[in-house]
Amino acid sequence: MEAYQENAKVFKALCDPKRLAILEQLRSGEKCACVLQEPMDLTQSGLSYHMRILCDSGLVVSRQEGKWTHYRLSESGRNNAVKLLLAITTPVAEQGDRCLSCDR
Amino acid sequence: MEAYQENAKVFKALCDPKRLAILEQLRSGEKCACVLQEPMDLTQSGLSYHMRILCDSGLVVSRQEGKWTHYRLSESGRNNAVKLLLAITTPVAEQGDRCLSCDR
DNA sequence: AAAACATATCAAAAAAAATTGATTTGAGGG
DNA sequence: CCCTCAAATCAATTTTTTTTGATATGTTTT
Repeated sequence: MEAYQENAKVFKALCDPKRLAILEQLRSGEKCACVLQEPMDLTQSGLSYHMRILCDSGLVVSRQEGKWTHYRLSESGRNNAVKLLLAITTPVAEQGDRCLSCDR
Repeated sequence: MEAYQENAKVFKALCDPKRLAILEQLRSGEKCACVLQEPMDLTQSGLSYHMRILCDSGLVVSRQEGKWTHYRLSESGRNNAVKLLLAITTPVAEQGDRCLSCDR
């Protein structure tokens, strides 16, 4: 179950509406925390909490510049997520449509 | 925020370790509920709860056969999820690397 | 029609995640 | 240095999700 827990991390990052809204903002380019927070219903500490989850997932990377932190989408993070999604949801091989094990 | 909520649904399905374990079982072909439950640390009602979330997400489809319910991975569900993941995490266009808005 | 069975649903409890406000850390600027 | 500012962390609270046990629904078997 530990591997699943680890895999779940990327998707956990994606299953909160506020984090999806943050990602949408990042699609148009790198943004610093203060800019991200502005249009959103989030406190400073709330944004920081979500940014950490996004960074931990690998989907977002941060860059420090003086006292500002800038965030942007990570291409490799995206590719890994897609790979993982496919790995998890793609059948292993062509099989009969029917459940054979349950012949009771 | 409503659209994000709706999008989050697919990813919510993927962010629980037990549901990932269920998906893994389904990769090797259609299974009925009783078969899925067996190797997992889940009560009957617990499995039913998770199967509903997986089905609602579109990643899994179910087929009724007498008193048994059979579940399998959905190809279109998978494709939609990948499309959504890419849509959410891909930059809109090529832009400068730097955050221009935050020039304070 | 009654009994047995598979699964779904419900309500309550437990566990996990998100929010909030306060405090800390660390980088500049006077 | 001291002060200010951006962001991170912490502890307490609130909200959401998951689990559990009991009950309901619908199907097959006798």
